[in-house]
Amino acid sequence: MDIAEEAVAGTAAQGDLAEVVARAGAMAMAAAPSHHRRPPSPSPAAADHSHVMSRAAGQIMAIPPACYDEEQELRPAAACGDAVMFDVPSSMVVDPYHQLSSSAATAPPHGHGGYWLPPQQISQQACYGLDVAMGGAAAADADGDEPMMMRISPVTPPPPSHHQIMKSRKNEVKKVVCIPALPPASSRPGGGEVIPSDLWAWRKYGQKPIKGSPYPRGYYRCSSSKGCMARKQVERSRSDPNMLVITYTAEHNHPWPMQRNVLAGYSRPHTHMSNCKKKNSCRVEPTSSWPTSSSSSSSSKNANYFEHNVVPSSNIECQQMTNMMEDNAAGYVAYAIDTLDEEGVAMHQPINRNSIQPSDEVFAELEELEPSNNPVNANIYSRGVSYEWQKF
DNA sequence: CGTATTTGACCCGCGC
DNA sequence: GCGCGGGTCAAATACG
Repeated sequence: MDIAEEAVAGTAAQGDLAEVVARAGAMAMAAAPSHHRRPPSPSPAAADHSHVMSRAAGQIMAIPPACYDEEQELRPAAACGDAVMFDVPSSMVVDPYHQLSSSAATAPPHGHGGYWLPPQQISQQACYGLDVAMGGAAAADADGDEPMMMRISPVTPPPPSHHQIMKSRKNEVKKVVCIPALPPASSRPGGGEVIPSDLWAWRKYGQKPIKGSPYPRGYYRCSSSKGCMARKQVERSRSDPNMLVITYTAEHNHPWPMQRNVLAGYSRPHTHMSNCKKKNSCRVEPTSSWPTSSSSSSSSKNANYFEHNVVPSSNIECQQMTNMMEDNAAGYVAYAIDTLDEEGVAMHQPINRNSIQPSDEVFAELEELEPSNNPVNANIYSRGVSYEWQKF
């Protein structure tokens, strides 16, 4: 049985795990301070930067172990399995390829709700998008006295028409997630980009080579709902190909899909042979595929691949991540929180732990996610990984 | 037949 | 005004 088949074979069991994780994440969200949740009514689409910075509600975020500044030894860089998420006004150029000067210190706006993340806790090698975004924030809101923090803000809803979307794009707030990618797919049959499922159903509608990057950028839209304007862009970090930079734009206007096949993300299998049957599928195409990929369409398969934790042992970091995810649903913590936050918004109702009736199993998962209920400086633990939240 | 992916073409914003 | 680059569209194609 090859890897792909192995991944498919494990779908049912792992799918259940993912669901448990998702629910655990939802409760983690619910148990988090209300500042973590988006307001019931999303703000208008044309949110300029100052608007973003003044919004009261923050967005949840987790610090990936691998994104810690190792020099500060906040924690040993043991895994790369979690994500960093934040919102970025698109007026700030989200450029994962150019590292922003980390000296651009900023401070959170005083008197505003939300949570800030000390930037030094985020890898400046793997999460360039974050850096750039923070740089934009710094330029707009720096006082130079306090450590730079990242503001997590709600994503604004999209305007109704495409033309308006194009017009207001520069004012949209984007949410950027840095997640670890699996190693290049060259060693896997039908190799391709590894885009982990985030519980939403995404449909790829475009791919473009990006200037200055050897990796193309994939464009995805939500396929769960016709009217949903949620978008995401997926690309590899040039400096750290092990990291995927996913930029979310606009919000889902519907609850997140709970069907198993949707939870698994793209499920359409693509084998190398099937790709070869397609037009141009076997040609060398350096600009339209990841450097080691035969087809970006394999992202669907690799979403399953990711979920089922089939990782070459040669990549220690991702192997550790995989082990974490395999052993414990908490390994998904940042990822689940991300998507569940989306769900919370889509539902337009606050997620309250008291209002959810999870199984004991899920609560058990949650206990690992959330040993502390400190609302001001909450830590989320995942197998010894501490995710620190700072309120501003 | 319905849905997903691929990919060239097109549109738009922005900088010069 | 023009060119460049990013984002999206839509036809062709693949697959279940």
